[in-house]
Amino acid sequence: MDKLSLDTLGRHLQSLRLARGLSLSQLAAAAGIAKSNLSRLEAGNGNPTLDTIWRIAVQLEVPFSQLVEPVSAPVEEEGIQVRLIDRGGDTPQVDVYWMSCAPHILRVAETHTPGAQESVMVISGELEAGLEGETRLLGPGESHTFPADQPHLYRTGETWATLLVTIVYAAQGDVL
Amino acid sequence: MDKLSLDTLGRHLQSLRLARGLSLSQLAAAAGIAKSNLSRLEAGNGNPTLDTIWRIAVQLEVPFSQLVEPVSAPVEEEGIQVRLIDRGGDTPQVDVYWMSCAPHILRVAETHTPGAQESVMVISGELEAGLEGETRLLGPGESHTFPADQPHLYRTGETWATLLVTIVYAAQGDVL
DNA sequence: TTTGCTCGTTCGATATATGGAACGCTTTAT
DNA sequence: ATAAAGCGTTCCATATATCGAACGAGCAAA
Repeated sequence: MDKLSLDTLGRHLQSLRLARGLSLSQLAAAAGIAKSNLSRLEAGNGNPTLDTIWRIAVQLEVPFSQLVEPVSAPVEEEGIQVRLIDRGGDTPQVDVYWMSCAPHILRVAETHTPGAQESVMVISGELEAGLEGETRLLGPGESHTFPADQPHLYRTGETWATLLVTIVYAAQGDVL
Repeated sequence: MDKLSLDTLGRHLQSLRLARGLSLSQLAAAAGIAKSNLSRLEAGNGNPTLDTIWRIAVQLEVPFSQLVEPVSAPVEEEGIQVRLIDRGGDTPQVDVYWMSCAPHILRVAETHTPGAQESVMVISGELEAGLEGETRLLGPGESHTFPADQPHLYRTGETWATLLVTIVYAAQGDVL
């Protein structure tokens, strides 16, 4: 296995542990593993068992993929990057976009077909979005829905923001 | 570690392998592990090393959270296809999946981390989703949000359904 | 200072995950 | 029919992940 992955595992472990103010001994005890084991893992040596990873992940309260998979760094682009995820059929048509915004951008969206609704779900970072004058500040996991046929905007602050944008073209029913 | 998790790992492994038309021997050889090892893992016994899991995940071409975490498990029923769209960082972590369901499938999802919230946005088709006994019938552009740490289900009717599933792992803020 | 506590690391012993060679079974070819 | 090749499983030897104990360092209270 890639040695790099073990390194990242170690660094993730340590940073997550420190972020929670836990000592190595405390975490090891809480997880029910030997601290010698945890020590080696944080050092980047070792090749933990699923059982071990599981116990640690439970204690750190993270889905365990977070321990081993590299943090997705925002692509080095300027401005805004948009990707069409999927597009539904008719009645009503639904478009889903994945979107990544650099810090300090302001985007005033064009108006769409009358009756269209737009939903924004923030995946990571922070984003201000909504109708002009009625925007909301959204963090990860938060969402906002507004009419897409009126001028609306996206604005980022100090950080990158990744989000999903869903556009429903025929106004209908409840939307998120 | 939870024996249940090892079972699910085994079932995931086998279903993913079969879905790709690989024999156990082939996969083991391709991944560079002994087939005795893989055999034991699929049987639900054993406690694989991170190295082993990694090698298998690479060969199956799945982000390896798919092997162990419940949401993206097209296990028992075929006819469900799941793709990880994006994954946010910490505080809170947000996972976004694209999902396609065949007609007449019923999927009872396992529980995630306590406090997790799950949002379903239907892109096309129709889908019944929500907590057991509190499901809602959703059409294109409609969405539903419910706690993900309780048993919940997806059910399709006569048609295919395409949807987005967003999981927010740390309960926090409005998810309406 | 000394004592006592906790920290993270390192060491040897043990438990066990892995690899490799059998095995019996089924399928395909001769 | 027999042979040959592939399948998945089960055994044992070995590599190694884990454990528990001992260690030195840092810190606070006596």
